Amino acid sequence: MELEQMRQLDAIARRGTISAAAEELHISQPALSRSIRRLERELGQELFARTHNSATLNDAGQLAVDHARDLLRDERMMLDAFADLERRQRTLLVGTVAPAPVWHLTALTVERFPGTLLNPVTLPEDEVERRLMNRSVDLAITLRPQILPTMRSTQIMTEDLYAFLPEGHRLATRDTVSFADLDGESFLVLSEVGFWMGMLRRNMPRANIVEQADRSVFEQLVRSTELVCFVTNVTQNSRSGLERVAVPISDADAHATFYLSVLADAPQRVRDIYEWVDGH
Amino acid sequence: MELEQMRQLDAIARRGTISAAAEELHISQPALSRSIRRLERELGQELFARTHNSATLNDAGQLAVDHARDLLRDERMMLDAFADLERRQRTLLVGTVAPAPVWHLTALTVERFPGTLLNPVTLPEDEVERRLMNRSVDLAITLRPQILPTMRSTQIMTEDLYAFLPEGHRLATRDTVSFADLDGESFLVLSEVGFWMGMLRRNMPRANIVEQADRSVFEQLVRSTELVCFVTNVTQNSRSGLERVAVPISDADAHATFYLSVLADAPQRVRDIYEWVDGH
DNA sequence: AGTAATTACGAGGTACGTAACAATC
DNA sequence: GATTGTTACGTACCTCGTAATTACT
Repeated sequence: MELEQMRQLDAIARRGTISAAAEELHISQPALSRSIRRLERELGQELFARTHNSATLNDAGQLAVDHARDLLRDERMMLDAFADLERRQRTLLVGTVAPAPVWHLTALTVERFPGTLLNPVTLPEDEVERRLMNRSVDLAITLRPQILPTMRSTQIMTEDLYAFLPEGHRLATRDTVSFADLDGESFLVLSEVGFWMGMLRRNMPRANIVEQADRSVFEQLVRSTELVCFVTNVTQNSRSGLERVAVPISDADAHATFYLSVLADAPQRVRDIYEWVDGH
Repeated sequence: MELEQMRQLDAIARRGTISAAAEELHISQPALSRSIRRLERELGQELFARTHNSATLNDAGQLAVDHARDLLRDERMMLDAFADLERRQRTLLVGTVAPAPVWHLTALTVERFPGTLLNPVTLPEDEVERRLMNRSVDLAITLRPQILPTMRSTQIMTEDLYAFLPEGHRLATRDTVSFADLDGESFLVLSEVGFWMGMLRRNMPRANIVEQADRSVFEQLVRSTELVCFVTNVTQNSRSGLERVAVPISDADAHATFYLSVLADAPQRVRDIYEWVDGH
C-alpha cells in the first residue's frame, strides 16, 4: 500500500470517475484503473461497484477513502512541518533600533543570499544588545559598535533626519532647523520608528507628538493636514507631489550611525552575511 | 513521498543503523541509503548527521520519524479496518435454541465453505425467529419449521436426551427412564444448553438443578460427584472412563428435532449454505 | 455514437543488487 | 581488520502509455 494509491483514491472520490481522476493525476486511465485494482487485491476487497462503463464507490470503498484521507492529512502535516522548518532556517532574526537600516541590510544581502529572509524586531538599544548575546536574535543593528570581545561590529549606514514642513510653515524657507526651533509644535510620527521616537521626545519635551501606526493613514494625514513630520535621507516616501519641503535638522542627535553586530561564534550562514556586509 | 520510505525511516530509527534496517527490510544497504537520500531531497532537509561510517538522526530526522509513525499508524488502522471487514463478511450469525445443531451445521459446511465462520447465538425460540426476520441473524435453528412464507426451512438433525447416571444410582440399571422417575433429584447441567434448560425445569418442577457455566469445571464435577447429569446422541463428551451409564429418557420432550431456517431473500452466500444443508 | 472501464502488449524508467571505495572504530 | 555508509554501473522488474475491446447510456 502506498501513498500514491491514497492520492488516487481521493482523486477518484472527488472527481467521480476514474477517467476524470486520471486526467487530474496526469496518468492514463488504464494506469489508474490497474493501480486501484492492485490496491483492491491487497486489501482483499472490491472498493467499487463496477459496470462496464462506470465504477462507483461501495461501502468498503468509502471506508478506504476515509482512511486514505487520514493518511493524506498526516502527509500534509509532515510536509507542512518541513516547509516550516525550512522557512525558519532561512529566516534570520534581526534586532534593530530603527527600521531603515534593516531595509538597507536587506537590499545589501538579497541578491547575494537569495532565499534568506530577514525578520526585523524593533527594540530599545539595550534590549537589542541583550538579545544578541541571548542568541534570541542572529544579528543586531545598534547605534554603537562592538561592546564585547565576542562580538563583531561594522558600520552599516548613516541616517539624517529632516523636518518635513508644509510649504507655508514659518520655518519652511530655512536652510536648517534645530530641535529647539521646532519644540512646542505638533508632530505626526509613525509608531514604528524605533529609537527616533525617544530621541524626538527627549529633544523636544514640549512637543505634541501624534503617533500613527498605519502607514497609509499616516500618508493620508501628511497630505491633508499641516502637521509637521519627519523624513530622512533613506526614507523612500515619494516626497514629490506633496506641498512640503524637507529641511535638514542641525542637531547632532538628528544624525544616526548604525552598526551591524554579530556574535563571533554565530552559525556560518549568519557570519557569511556579516562578512558580506563588512566588505561593502 | 511514499509509505515505503516511512517504513524505512521507522526501521532505521528502531534499529539504529541503515545496515540493520536494510537487513530487516530485505533490501540492500545501498538501496536503503539511496531511498533515504531521495526522501531528504524531497523534504529539503538532511535527516541524518552522517560521518563516513555512521548516520544518526538529527532534529529534522526525529521530526520526520515522528510524522512517519503517524502515517504508519494510519496505515495500520486502515489495514485493521479492512481485516475486520473481511472477518465480518466471512462470519454468519446463527441464532439457535441449542448448541448441538450448530456443531452439526459447522461440521456439514466447513469443508464445502472454507473460511466461513459460524457465530452462534443461543436464544429462546421466539427470539431466534424474531431475529431471523429482523435480519440480525443470518440463519436460525429452531424446533419448528417455516412459520412464514418468506422463510425456507429444512430439518437438520434430531437430538435425544439420556440421563447420565452414576453406576450405583437406583435407576442405573433401567432400560429407559422418564422425567417423572427423575423429578426431585439433584442435577448438574451446563448453563449453555439452550432450550433444554427450560424443558428440564418444566418437566421436573421439583428437581434441584445446579447450573455450571464452565465446561472443565462441569466435567470435573461429573467425575467427582454423584449428581445426575444429561448427555445426548450428539454429545461428544468421552463417556468412557467415567463410572456412569447413559439411560434413554422416554418422554417425547426428550427428543428434539431441529430445523434450519433462512429468509428467502437472504444474501447469496447465506442461501448457498442453506441449499447445501438442504441437500444432505 | 459516445463515454467509461478493462485487457493486451511493448517500452521505458526507476530503483534494485553487486562491486568498488572511503573512512571511522 | 571489521563495520558502516556512499558512489558507480549494469540489469531486471514494474508500471506506464498506446491500442484494441467491451458494454452501457
